[in-house]
Amino acid sequence: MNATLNEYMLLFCSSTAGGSMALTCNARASVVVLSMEPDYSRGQDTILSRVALNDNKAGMQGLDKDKINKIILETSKGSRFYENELKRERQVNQRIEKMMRYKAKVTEQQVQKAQAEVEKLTAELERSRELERVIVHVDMDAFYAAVEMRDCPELKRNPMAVGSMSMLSTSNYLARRYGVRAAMPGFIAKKLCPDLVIVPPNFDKYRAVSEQVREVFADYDPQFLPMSLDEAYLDITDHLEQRQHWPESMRTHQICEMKTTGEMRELEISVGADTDTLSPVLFEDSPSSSPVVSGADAKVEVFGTSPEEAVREMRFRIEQKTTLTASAGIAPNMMLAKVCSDKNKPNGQYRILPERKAVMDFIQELPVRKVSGVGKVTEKMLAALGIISCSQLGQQMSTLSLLFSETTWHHFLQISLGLGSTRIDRDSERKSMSTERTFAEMSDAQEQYSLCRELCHDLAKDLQREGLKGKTVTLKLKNVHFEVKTKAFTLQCAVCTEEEIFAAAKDLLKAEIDHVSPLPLRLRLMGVRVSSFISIYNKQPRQKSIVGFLKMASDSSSSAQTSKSEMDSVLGSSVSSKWEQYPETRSPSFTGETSKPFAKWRTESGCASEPQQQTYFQKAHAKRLQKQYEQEETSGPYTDKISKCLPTDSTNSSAFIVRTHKAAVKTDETQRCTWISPPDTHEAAAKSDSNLPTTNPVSYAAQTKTKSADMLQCFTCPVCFNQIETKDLSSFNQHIDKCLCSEIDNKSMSMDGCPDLCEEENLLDKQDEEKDHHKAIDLSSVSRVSVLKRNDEGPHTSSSTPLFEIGANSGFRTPFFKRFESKREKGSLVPHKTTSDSGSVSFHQTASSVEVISEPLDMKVNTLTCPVCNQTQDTDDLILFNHHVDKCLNQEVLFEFREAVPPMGQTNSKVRDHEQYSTARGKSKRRRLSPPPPPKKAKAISTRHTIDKFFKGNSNHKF
DNA sequence: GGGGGAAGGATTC
DNA sequence: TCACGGAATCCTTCCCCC
Repeated sequence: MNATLNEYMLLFCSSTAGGSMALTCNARASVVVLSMEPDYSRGQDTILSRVALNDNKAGMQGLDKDKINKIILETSKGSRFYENELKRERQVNQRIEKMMRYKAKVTEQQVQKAQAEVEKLTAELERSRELERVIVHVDMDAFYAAVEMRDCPELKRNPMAVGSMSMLSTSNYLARRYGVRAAMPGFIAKKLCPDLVIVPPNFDKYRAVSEQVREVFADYDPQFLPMSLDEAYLDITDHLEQRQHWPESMRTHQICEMKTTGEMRELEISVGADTDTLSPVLFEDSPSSSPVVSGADAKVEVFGTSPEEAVREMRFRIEQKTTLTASAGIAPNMMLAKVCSDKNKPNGQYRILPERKAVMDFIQELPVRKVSGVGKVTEKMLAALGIISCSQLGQQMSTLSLLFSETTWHHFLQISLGLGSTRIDRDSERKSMSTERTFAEMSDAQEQYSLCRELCHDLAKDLQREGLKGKTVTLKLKNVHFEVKTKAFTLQCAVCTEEEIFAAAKDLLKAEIDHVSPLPLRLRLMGVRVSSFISIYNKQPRQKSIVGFLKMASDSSSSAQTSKSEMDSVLGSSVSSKWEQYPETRSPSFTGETSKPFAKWRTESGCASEPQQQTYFQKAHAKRLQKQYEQEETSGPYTDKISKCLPTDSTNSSAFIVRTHKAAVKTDETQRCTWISPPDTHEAAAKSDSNLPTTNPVSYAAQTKTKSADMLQCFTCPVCFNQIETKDLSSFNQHIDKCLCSEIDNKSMSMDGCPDLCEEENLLDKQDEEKDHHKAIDLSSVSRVSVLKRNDEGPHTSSSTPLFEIGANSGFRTPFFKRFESKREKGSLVPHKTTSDSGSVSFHQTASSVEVISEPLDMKVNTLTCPVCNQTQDTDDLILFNHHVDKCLNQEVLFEFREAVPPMGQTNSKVRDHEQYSTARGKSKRRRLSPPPPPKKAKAISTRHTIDKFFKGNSNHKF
């Protein structure tokens, strides 16, 4: 055995081209590795697996890898990047060697014990195997490149890529034949393919197309999970169930005529319009993208009711709408669906039947590298053990359980059994936010500080836009040798302003500059990240719950002995009863799981009436109804007519119908009946349905407002529950202000100072485990509000009625309102932020939550008086002011939960004690007075079974 | 020993 | 001719503190 590790590497690299040869070579290689000493001196001769072509991508099979790798190597060799990759490759090799040495020492007894454990877990996993859900992963084919080719058909004839000379984002299939792929530098791609056309990216355009695609997704799963602009997971189980009962007409789609290039371009300009064109053939080798037309003159295509047919229909509609093709995978879980979507790319689909045998057959020969989360390092480590396919993974589980951490081998086991998440986690929350920049070498310290500040400025803007504050500031530096270093510092308080972030970042930078002094710090990249966000989502449900606030008001206000029925008259009886039905939705410990009951509730109650849930099919219904209405328009409220027309299963359609008649507005129950819709979904819909006012809730909301502006209206005060007649929202606001003040006085609540926000967070966390917190948050949300009484006419009319409106000239805005905004977009279809044309802030009662229409964050005010402690604050910074109000409000909650509301003018001693305790100990990690709260996001609910997830847990293995 | 911060790394698009 | 991104998440390892 004189082979060297480099020979092993060569074997490995050439073997990964695939096929049966791979198994043979790697089997040999693993033996070789066991018995040799690595010879790193020859590392330069090695074809680096890190640098070599990764052909794990559609359209890249059967390439001359040796030739391509040779060009890549020649182009890269000697560069600093290459040298760094070489270094990292050696590190991985060392890890492998260490692993192999450990493996060599494993005893038979250990293996037997491990085998028993594996078998036990396997049995458990088998018992919990779920095959009922129909999960779909949809991936647009070469998305960016396809969009560019569509817009410039000449590109279709050339190998092209989107990106720059530094880095390519994607390439078309012609370019892939030359080995040009995403994540490859443009200059290397040019070496591989001198004729390559590199098109700079246009993300605005891709986003617009992505929105069109997502509109289609939403018709099959309103809560689909977008992973990026071009891919998403959907659970179409419910859709399929409904689909079984659909008449053929609902599954029939028109095939539109091919448009000329000029017409196509015109269509592209009107984003959101149905671009009814046949797809241009973007990929010569792709299967036919057009559906089978039944009959020579037929212009329609009828789709069936099976999962395959539903997904084919979805892809067909995407193609009709965007002229781009998508590929899809259908399987019982997310892991398999993802793999399947790649199987018949481009423009194809693949389904694994929901049977154990079908799953296991599919898994047998599947290379581990195809599984999402298995990257080049994991692949290489497994290959060293002779593991290439998932079946081999299963065969060696006992060994793997000894070599890898528990979470890692557990996940390996799941992969080998074809198991994955069957529930799509739609509620993951952002953990960090960062910005970084690569540049030509920068060695001047002043320049570096200046750049650092610039990055902090950009990051602060982003954080403030999302209403986030984090405690940990991390500085990322990459030197000219591509060595990356991160330095982090955790602050006592969460920060979000440029100054605060820079204060921490510049210290970290200074430490690095000092560290290499007197030599200059030679950088090529700098980044700043903020993480450890304060638990804003813990508070979210409390703030969302206007119900909670109203209940609080009814419980505590002596001036408002409001009964449940009265409250129901404001909110709608169905709402309060459903809140009781799902108490967890009001739980203070808000985890990602918590919102699921919301969705469940909406579905069950037929109140899936947020406009974003209006599907394509429902729009079609609405169109028909609108036509009917236009023909029959006589007297009586529009809604009445429409609701009579609606089939019982069409509550979603009916939900968008709004009264238009003044007479209706004047009636006692429907003073205001305005719909608020996420704009990006429905503005587009509105464009295509411009003749149908009822399908554009946003614009229609404005119409309704204007129409009724000069009318005397009756509002219900959310504090005293009296009916207030007024033409003018500001006078109503004044009334509510008064009520709130007396409310606060009644509570004898007093603050002579607000404790540090950090401490407040800790204490709040504690409370989160205990009780309902709606009070304080909602109290903050109703100053200067105009209450828009809920239309309580049942599911056919309303579940998203605006309840409150904060005037633009408010003395303050709700401190928490930013928290209602959507979480990190992540391409999320369902934006929660809506903007009022009047520059005001409105709360909108959806089925189980309150949405906020917010003003811009930079709204200027002159003086700010805290509505809780009534003290004028010496700041015009809304963020700082919000902190203050938050603190005051939370103090109130603290007092109430301790049943120790101090008399006016006294400070709560417990809070003080706590502060002193913490202060005395400094940066104590155990300063909680109570057991720690549950995790902000329950890990267990996470359903993304990627390698990221399964690396959880403590590892005792050190290689 | 365990919790948690810090640093580095793997992985994804 | 030169030239290898940006953002996010989660894992592992090390270390300190209680």
